[in-house]
Amino acid sequence: MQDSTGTEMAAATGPCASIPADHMAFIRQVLDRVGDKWSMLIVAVLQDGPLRYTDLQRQIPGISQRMLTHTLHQLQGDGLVTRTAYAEVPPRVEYALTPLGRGLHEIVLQLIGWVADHHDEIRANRSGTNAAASSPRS
Amino acid sequence: MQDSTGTEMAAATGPCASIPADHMAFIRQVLDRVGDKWSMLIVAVLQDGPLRYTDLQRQIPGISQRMLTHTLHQLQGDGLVTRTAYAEVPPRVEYALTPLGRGLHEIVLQLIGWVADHHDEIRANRSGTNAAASSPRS
DNA sequence: CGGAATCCATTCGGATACTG
DNA sequence: CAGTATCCGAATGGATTCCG
Repeated sequence: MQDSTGTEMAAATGPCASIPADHMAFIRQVLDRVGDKWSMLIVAVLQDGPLRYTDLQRQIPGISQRMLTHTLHQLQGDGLVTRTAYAEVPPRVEYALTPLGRGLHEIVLQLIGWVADHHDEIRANRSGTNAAASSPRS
Repeated sequence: MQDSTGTEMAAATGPCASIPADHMAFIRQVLDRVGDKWSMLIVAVLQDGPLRYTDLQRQIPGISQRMLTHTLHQLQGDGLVTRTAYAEVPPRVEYALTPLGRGLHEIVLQLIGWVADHHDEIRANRSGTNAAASSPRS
């Protein structure tokens, strides 16, 4: 998918066409929801099917109940995951991706793929002091 | 190791591959960088070529100088954008995507595409009280 | 087991003012 | 123009405790 082969980016046909300011606002809203510390991780972990609350905790090391519950509620409110409670004892609750959530999941998958593909490259950049700035002229 | 009390994981015959915990940590790190309020937006806006500081401010309504500078520094540190200063008067500084940053940009593009494609669907979910939980039985 | 509630530290992020 | 610096409120997010 990523054909970063060659810079075929045209030289800005217009001064500032870029993104329709109409979408910009909504992109920000979605990013605000999904771009937090845990949402994408939960979506990613949910890929193989429904998971119970405690399973989610196990699969995502470092998350607290507060954040797990909170993020789950948000995702549920956005229609990305469903919550199904079984009136048993002991109680069992399962979370699963909605079709909409599965759509987002694909994006997340690609992000993960990209990270896995370039993680050493990024790490290299962080370590080495990048003295870039290619020959600026006055 | 606190194992699940009694509940045997027999059902996990294979589907629970999920994510290699090896990658999980790094995914979180990248998500922490890139998944903030502005990074992706900057990467998105930079798609058509280099932009100057004030142009970025104009293209991204609502961002403050503090956050623009801060995020730019982060992206630069991660090797996703380059900063080129021209010793002119008045001073001119241009920011552009690196090849690595362009790779991320493709992911962002897909996210934006997905948002544009489903934004009314998401909005509908937020408005309507989703009384989900499809008839759970014990 | 699956949460809700409270407490608290850290961070995010905007407004403003000042500099080269 | 392109930042830097400081102040401060708001939000994030972890630890702990308690409840159905």
